[in-house]
Amino acid sequence: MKKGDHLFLVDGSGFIFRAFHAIPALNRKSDGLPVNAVSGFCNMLWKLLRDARNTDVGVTPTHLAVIFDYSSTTFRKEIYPLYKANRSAPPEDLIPQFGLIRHATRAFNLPCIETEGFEADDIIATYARQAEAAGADVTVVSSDKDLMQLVTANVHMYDAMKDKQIGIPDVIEKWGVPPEKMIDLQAMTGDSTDNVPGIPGIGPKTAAQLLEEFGDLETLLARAGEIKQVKRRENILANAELARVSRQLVELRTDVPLDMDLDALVLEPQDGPKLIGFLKAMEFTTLTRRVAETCNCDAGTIEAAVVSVEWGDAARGPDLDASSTAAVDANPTTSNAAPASGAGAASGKTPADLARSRADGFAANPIDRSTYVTIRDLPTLELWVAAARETGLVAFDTETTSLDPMQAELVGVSLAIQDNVLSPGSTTIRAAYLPLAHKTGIGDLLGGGHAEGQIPMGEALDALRGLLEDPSVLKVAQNLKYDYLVMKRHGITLQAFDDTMLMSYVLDAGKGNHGMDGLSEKWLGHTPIAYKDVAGSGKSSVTFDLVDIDRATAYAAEDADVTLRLWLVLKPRLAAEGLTRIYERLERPLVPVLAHMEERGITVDRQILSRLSGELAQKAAAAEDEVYELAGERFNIGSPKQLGDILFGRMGLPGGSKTKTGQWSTSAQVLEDLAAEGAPLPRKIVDWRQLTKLKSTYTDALPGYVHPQTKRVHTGYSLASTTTGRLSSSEPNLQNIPVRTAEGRKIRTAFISTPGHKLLSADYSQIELRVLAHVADIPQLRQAFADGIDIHAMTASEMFGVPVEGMPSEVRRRAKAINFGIIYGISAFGLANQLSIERSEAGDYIKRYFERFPGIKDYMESTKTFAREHGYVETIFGRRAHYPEIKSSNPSMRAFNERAAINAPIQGSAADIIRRAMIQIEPALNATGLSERCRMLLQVHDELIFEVGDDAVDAAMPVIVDVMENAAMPAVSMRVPLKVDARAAHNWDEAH
DNA sequence: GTCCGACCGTA
DNA sequence: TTACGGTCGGACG
Repeated sequence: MKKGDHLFLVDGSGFIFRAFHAIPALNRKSDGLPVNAVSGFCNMLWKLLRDARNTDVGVTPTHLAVIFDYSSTTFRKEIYPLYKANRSAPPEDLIPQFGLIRHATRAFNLPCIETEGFEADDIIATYARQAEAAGADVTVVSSDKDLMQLVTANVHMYDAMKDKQIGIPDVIEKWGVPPEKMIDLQAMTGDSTDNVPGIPGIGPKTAAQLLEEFGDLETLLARAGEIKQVKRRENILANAELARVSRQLVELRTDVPLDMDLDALVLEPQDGPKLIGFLKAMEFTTLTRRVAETCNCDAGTIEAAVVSVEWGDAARGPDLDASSTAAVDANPTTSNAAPASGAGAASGKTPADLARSRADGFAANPIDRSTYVTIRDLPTLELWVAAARETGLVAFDTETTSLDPMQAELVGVSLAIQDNVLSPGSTTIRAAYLPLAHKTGIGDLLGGGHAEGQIPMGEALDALRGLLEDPSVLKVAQNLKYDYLVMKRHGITLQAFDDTMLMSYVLDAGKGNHGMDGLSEKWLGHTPIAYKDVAGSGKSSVTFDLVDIDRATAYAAEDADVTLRLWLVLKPRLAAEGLTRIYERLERPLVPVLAHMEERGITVDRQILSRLSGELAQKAAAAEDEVYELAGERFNIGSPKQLGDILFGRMGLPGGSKTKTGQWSTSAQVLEDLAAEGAPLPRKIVDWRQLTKLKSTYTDALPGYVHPQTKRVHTGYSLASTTTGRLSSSEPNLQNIPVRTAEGRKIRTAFISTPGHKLLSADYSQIELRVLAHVADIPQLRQAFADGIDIHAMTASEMFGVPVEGMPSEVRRRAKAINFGIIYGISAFGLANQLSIERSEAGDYIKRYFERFPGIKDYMESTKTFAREHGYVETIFGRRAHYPEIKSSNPSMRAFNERAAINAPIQGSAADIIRRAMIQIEPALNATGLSERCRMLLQVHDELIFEVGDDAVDAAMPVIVDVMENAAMPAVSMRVPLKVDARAAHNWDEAH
C-alpha cells in the first residue's frame, strides 16, 4: 500500500445493528427469513464498490475490508469486568443475519476479518494507522463515535446510511473537541451502552469545556482542585481512577496482530455469478437486476446459491474464507487495482467495454421501425406499464403541439423498454406510441375532429401516472426538462429520471451539441426520421396533432427507442470516466429546479415597455434625422455595408479595423475612436444604434413573450449549450437585459413583482476572481478577499506602486481590465485593444503582472499543459470542458483554444458554485418554512432573482445569502470567502 | 424560406 | 482577452 491508495474499512458489526434498526422489517418471501440488515448491507456495499465516487466520500477504494467482532470476550473484560455487562441479547430477528452478512461479504469477493480477543474497532484502528503510515487515505465506514478518535487529515469516517462523510470539522462540530481528544472526552462522559463508567455528572458539553480549559484528561485530573464549581470538582477528584480506567476502555488498540496485511486487502474484481447467486438466494430482485446489468451477466441462467443459515451463536464464530484469501495471494498487485466499479470478473468487462460492446451490439441489432406498436386501448397500455415496472427502466418521450413547453399541448407519449420480460436476458428493445390527441381532416372548416382509436386522455394519464411518478422505475428521456414541464402541466410530476442529453453534455461538453439526432448518428450510427419529414416545414408544416397516427408512431416510437439505446451506451461511460458524481449532483438535480423557474416566469409591465418604446422611437427618429443631416444623404444606418461606404468611402474618414469579410468595421469601438477625433457623425450613429438596439431587442420584443394565460414571461434555460457549464437563456434571453447605461436600465424597471411581493436579487461579488485566487492560490489576492478590500485597487497598487488612498480612477480602470484579461486568458493584443493602448505597453503590463503574481503564470501554463495532454480541462468540482482543437496546427486557432481552456475552469467553477446554490435553495427555504412565499425565478450567471412575499423578505434574505456563500461546501473548501450582496425592491432595477 | 456575418446586450 | 442569444441586413435558393 502506498500514497494515493484509498483503504475502506467497513465496520461490519456496527453496520449490522444500525441497518437492523434503521431499515424496516424485511423477510424473505419464500420462508420468512429476516433479511433487512442483509439487504441494507448489500446495497451499501454495492454502492461503495460500484460508485463510491458518487457518494459523499467522493473517491473509489483501492483496498477494502469488512471487519467484524469476533466474540464478546476481549481484553477490555480483563481491565474492567463490567465492560459491556449490561448488553442484552440481540433481537431474535437479527441473530440469523450475523452469519448471512459474512456470507454476503464473501459473495462480494471481499476480505472478512475478525481476531480473537479484540473488537472490530481495534482491528479497524490498527489497519487505519498502518495505512496512514504507508501514506494512504482511509475511510472508516461507520458512524460510531467510538471510532471518531481515529479521524485525522487522512482518515475519514463515512456514515453510509446518511451518505455523509465525517472529517475533523464534523467531529469538532458534533463533540466540541478535535478527534485526538475524543478518547479523553469519552473517558469522562462514559458510555451507558458499553457500560463504560466515566465521571458521574460530566456530559459531552462539560467534558469539552474542561478539555478546552485544561488540555487533556491527565492535566485535568492533576489540577482538578482549580475547578470552581464545588460539585463538579468533588466529582472529578473522587472519580479520577474511574476516569483513567474508562480511558483504557475507550482507547482503541493499534497493535492488534493481523492475519492479513494491508496489501492483501486490495480490491479484487467482482465475481458476477457468485454475487448474483447469493443475491438470488436472498431474493433481492432489484439488486440482482442491477448487478446483472452492470456485470453484463444473465441473471436468469445463474442458480441461487445455497446459503446455510445459522440461527445460533455459531454464526459469530471464526469463519475466514480460505478461497478469498487464496485469491488475494494469487494476485498481490496493488497498483492499478481494478476498482470494482461493477466490472464482472467473469465477463472481464469494464464500463467502457460495456459502452463499446453495447454500441456494437446495436449495430448488429439495428432499429426496426416495423416492430413499433401503436397503443390504442387501455389493456394494452396497462401491459406496457406493467412491463416497464418489471424491468425498472423505461425511455419515454412526449409529442406535443409546440416547442415551447409552456404552450405545448400533449398529443401523444412514446415508450421504449428492454424486452427481458418476455425473453429474459434479451437486449431487444420494444417501443410503442400512445396517441392521445390526434385529429383528422386537415383543412377541414371545423378544424378536424378527434381521430378514432385513441384512449381518452384522462384514462391514459391515470394509467401512466403510477409509472411516471414511481421512484423505483427509472425514466429516461432526451432533454427531459421539456417533458417534465409538459407532464407537470398535465398533472404528473416525474420522479426518478435520467436525461441522455445531459449525460452526453457531462461526458462531451465542447465536442459538438447534444441533440438526439446527432447523438444517434454518433453512437448508434443511425439517422432518425427528421421531424420535418413527418410534420412538414415552413408554411406547409402542421402541428403534431394533425400528423397521421401511423406516421406519428414510426417517428415517436423511434425517438424513445433511440433514447433508450443512447442511455445504454452513455450510462456506463459516466462510471467509466468518473463523471457520475457530476451528472448526479450538478446536472440532473437542476432539471426540476429549472423547470419550476421556467414555469413560474416573471411579470413584465407592458405599459412601461410600451411607453419606453415610444420614447425610444422618438429619440431614434431624431438621431436618424441628424445622421442624414450630417451625412448629407439618406441611407440604411442599420446596414454596416452602407454605413461603411458612407463613412470610409464618400466621407473619407480614416478606417479603423477590418472585418473577417474584408469590410471596414463600423463597430462601436471604431465609431468611438472617430468621435474622439472630433467627427460628429460617428457619435450620432452610436447613439442611434443604442436606441434602436434597446427598442428592437427589448422594449418591442419582450411583450410578445408574455404568456396568454399566466400573463408572465417564461424564459427557457438550456443546460447543455455552453462548454463551460454555464446556463443559457432564450426566448426571451433574460440573461442580457441591459444594465450598464441609464437608458438601458429603464428596461429593468419593467420587470416587477406581483402585488404584496418584492423581487429579491442576490449576486456573487467578484466570483470569478475569487475562483482564480483559489485555484491559482495567489497570496495577495486571497488576502485582499479575506480582508474585503477593493481587489482592482489592490492589483493596481501592487503593479504600479500607487497607494490605494487617492488612486486615480484611470489607474484602477487599467488594473481592472488586466484582472478580467487574466480570467479570459490574456494576450497583449486583446489587452491593448481593450485599453486602447499600444501592444508593447500592454505586453509590459502583462509582464509586470506575472512578476507580481507568479502563481498566475504558473496556473496558466499548467492549465495549458493539462489541456494539451488530456484534451480537456476541469473545474474545481470535476466538470470537464473539452478542447479537441487545442493542438491545432493553426497558431491563432491554437491560441484561441488555449485562452478558452484557461478561462473554462474559472468560469466553469463559478457556474458550478451557483448550480449547487440553486439545487440547495429549495430545500433550505423549505426547512425554514419559506418555500411558499419565496420562489426562485431567474438566474443570470452570478445572480439569482426571487419573488418574495413582503412579510418574508427579511427571513428569506439571510437564508439565500447563506446558501449561496457556502455553496461550494462541503465538496470544495474554498481558500477564499465567497461574498453575496442582496437587495429587495419592487422592480429588478432597484433590486439589483 | 434559410443561412451567415456584423453588431451588441449580459456575466 | 472568456461565455452566451437576438436582431438586422443581405445573400442564396
